[in-house]
Amino acid sequence: MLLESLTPAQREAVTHVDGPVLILAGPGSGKTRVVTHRVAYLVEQGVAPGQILALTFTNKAAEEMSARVARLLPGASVWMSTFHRFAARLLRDYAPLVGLDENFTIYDAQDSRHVLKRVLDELDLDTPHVAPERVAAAISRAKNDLVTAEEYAARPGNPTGRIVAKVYPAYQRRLLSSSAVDFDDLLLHVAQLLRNHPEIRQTLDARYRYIMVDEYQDTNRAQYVILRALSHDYPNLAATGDPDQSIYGWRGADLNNILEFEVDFPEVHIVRLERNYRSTKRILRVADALIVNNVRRKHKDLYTQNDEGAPVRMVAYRTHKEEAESIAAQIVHQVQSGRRRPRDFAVFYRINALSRALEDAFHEQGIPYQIVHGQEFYQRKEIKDVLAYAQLVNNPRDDVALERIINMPTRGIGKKTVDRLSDHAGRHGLPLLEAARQAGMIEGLSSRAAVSVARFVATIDRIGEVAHDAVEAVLGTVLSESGYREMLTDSQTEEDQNRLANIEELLTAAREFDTQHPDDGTLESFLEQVCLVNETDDWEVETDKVTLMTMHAAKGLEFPVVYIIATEEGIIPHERSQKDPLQLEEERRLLFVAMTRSAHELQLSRAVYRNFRGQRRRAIASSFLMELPRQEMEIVEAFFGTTWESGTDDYRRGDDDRSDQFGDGGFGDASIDDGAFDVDQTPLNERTARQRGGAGGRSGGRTANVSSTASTTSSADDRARITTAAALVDAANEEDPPALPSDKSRTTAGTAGRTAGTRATPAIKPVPTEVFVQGMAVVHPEHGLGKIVALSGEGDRRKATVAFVTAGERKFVLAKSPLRPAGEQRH
DNA sequence: TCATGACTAACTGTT
DNA sequence: TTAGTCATGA
Repeated sequence: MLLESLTPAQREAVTHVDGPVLILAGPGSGKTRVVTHRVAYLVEQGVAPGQILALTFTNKAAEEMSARVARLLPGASVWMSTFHRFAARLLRDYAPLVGLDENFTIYDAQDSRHVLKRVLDELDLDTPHVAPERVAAAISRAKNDLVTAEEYAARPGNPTGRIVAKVYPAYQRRLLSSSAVDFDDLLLHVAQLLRNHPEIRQTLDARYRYIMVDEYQDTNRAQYVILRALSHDYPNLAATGDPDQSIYGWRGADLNNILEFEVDFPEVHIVRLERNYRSTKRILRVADALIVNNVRRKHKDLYTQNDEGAPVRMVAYRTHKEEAESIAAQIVHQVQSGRRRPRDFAVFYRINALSRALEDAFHEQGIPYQIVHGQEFYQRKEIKDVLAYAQLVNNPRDDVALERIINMPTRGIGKKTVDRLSDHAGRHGLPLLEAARQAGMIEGLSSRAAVSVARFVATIDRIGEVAHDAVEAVLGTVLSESGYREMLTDSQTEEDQNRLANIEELLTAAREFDTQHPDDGTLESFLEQVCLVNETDDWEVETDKVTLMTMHAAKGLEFPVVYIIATEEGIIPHERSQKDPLQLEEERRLLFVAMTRSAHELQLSRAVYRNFRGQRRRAIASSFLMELPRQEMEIVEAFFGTTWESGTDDYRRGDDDRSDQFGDGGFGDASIDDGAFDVDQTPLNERTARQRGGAGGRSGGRTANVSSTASTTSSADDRARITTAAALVDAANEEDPPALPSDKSRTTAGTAGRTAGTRATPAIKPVPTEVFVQGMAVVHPEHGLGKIVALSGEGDRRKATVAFVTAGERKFVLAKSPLRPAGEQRH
């Protein structure tokens, strides 16, 4: 019955139990279905769930699969995770073998950049300015290719290579001495571990007898080696992939891994899934017309028995703002008409920076949305600061964490002082924290500085005392002991208030973690989780919101309606990929991936003017657009016959623009006709135009003055309709509070719903436990005035540590305590 | 020796 | 737009 719902080809893939299998799966061919069903099938056939390992590239994919497997196999615990998370877990067990402590820290890109810069500074290279980016990329690439620091040093190549050969080993030494790894190290260390310790390899190979890899075309050398090592004695490797969807070449993904699978596993069984169950015929034909332009590919026939469908829309807007507003308006319209729900829509873009205009437009029109952003939340300064305290406590050798927080909030410990500490540490081979302990003995350090440093060390030690408490309590202690909370509460700026809200959110995340891991919830595992998430963890399939994300993040997903914005030269294909034909092909694949996410409707759009680095610049249609079959498409120029009033417009900046754009008094063909668009005016976007016209004064002189000549009727009516629609969207969403971001410095859209309710409930007894928040002033009938230092637990079991002015620190079970907030809570 | 404010250069994608 | 650097004043 498990197999009933599958097609013959899918069934073939699912029921292939022993021996290697390669599943070549085109977009929309039911690949995820195959993987999840295969897991279920294996278990049904008697394979222990613990022997199955499913690896993906993104957390999102891993979660999606877990969820689906859980539906097929309630209760079974199959390990599904990203490569990196899997590697991190393994490394915890074998850390000493690769020169790390068990409690090693995982540095994110920012942290490792910091280390790299320090190394570059210290090495005193003769070349004055090497772009750290460049070096970082080279090191990362080397690691992905499994070239170690020593090996790299042995064979310097180009000029950058020469520098890298010096820097890489120093960088690596530094990481190890901090007992830290960067993302690439996770894979590198594991690959080496498996290579150098045959007995471990054997154990793990036997433990993970059935391995499944998703997106095999995106594996790099390190991942490949890990997979091979774990599939030696038990070569039950099931790889799924599609060469046409390889979009991570820049990260070392090696297409040969999939193209040569048959060479690596001669006895491989190959299954092809070429029938598409997702998209309309039209969408598929358009996408196919694009991808056939790639030279480096194996021909594949995609077909579908779905409907013909609507033509793919190709729209040229005047500005990025109109693009965003039009998309928002279209969504509102469709939701309002009852045809679709917000969750049916997705908007994809090549680079994250392009999301802003969309956010503004969605916000304005009251459309609930979620942004799937790489790491946003955990990259915020305040979050990283707070976590750095925890990291330092967890791993006292973590120099990056120490440098980050030693003067945050400011304690009068400046650069000079840190340099001296660093010197001392270097000379004696100590971690910075150890050096700081000896501050009193370091010459050249003023006594004032020494006192500050000693105070800092004491702070860390106090936090260290509670390191084994619940994570939320640890973070709470960080906030109060470090003075971080005080610093923010003292400040009146809105920015700092937002930071506080974000920190509150972090505490909520910690609380959730504590609840989920009542026994095994160590600080260390929390930090690991936090380091390896990207925000996609908060991408909830279930909620009813429009999804905004990069094309890369879109891989593996599908939506009824897809908008792809900014199909402009330099954006997609990205300017840095234009020169290299191979990279250009990857860009084409990327667009192909984006297009094939869509089931029913697809719109590609571009803007003639787009803000770029704060400046407005002209954009040319992407060359990819010219490869698309126009007979399958509806070509729209959403210019509404508007004209520009010369003199008031703002588009005139930018030196090379002047010549061609205003001669015709509007946006005639001369300035934009690049062959990709017909002049075919469709009032697709009338309402938006009017709305913009109506609100024209809003942005003051920065916006061009637009007078609409074509669409002048019933704008009031339309606006009313839009408002109503927005209200409907809100109403539809009521049970699930819409996470409408309030402004730019909001907490992230995806997580806003999680924010603790700090504003509820005036104090009537009994005081609900959620009223109490970190740092709050409280009154106790006996002990008097105090302040909440730390919180942990949930519901009735929620506990608070309170520091009283006179009575010292005490712990309470909130539900049973007579504590109440001090003074009236405003808000 | 630090903190602060002005200035400048950079900005792909993911773990 | 923003993070990071630099110069200046306390």
